[in-house]
Amino acid sequence: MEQLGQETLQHISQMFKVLGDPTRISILYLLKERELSVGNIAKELEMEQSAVSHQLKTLKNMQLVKSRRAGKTVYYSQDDSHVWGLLEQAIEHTLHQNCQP
Amino acid sequence: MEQLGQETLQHISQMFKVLGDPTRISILYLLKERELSVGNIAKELEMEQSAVSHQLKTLKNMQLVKSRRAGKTVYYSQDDSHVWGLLEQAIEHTLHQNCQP
DNA sequence: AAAATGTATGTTTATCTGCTCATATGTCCA
DNA sequence: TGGACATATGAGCAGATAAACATACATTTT
Repeated sequence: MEQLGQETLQHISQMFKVLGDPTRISILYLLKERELSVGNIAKELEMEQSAVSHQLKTLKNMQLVKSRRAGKTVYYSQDDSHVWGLLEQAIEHTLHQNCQP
Repeated sequence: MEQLGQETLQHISQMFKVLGDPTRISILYLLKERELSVGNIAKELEMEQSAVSHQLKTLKNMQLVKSRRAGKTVYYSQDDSHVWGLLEQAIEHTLHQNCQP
């Protein structure tokens, strides 16, 4: 791994910061296999539509999700398969932690 | 990847949250190869000793670093090699992003 | 024991975050 | 066009956070 530049550092920490929220991880998780409308995401997470919309905007800014409009409905889906490497690694990390005495 | 439990979700997002700060990433980066005293970390990062100590506490709570006292000096070092997978993956992710038009 | 050195901790402050509420925008249909 | 539905956006608030500052604690040295 090369020397950590200031820009890289900012970008990395920003990425982790976006992932550092249960709601956003849940949304990414929901969108792992399928696309979902904003309303359906809100229903699944039992959250306000507005709150979900705000978080989707954050995720879209980081290019982790993309959207597609079909009539009144907007469908969101995953836009970055790489991020799943991070998530899966974090999940494994967590599970391994739990095994320790 | 199995279903995401509430505890796992909390733990994962907490881990990402801890990594979601430039200062903490810098500290982890400094401790990648060698151990360093609190004062030396502060000097390297040009930060207050107090600020560094607070962040080290956070990192220690997540068991990402460990400490060893030698006289008046406390040396910190990496305590979780797994986290480097996450960091390296995030770095690669960032670098790949930059290549896109 | 007292001073000096290195670290930890408590408090305060400014800033950031995530949510809710209200409202605007966009789309379809009668 | 007007109303209904789906989503987006802006304002405001409560809670979280990172750093600065002052000070307490721990260790060595004199």
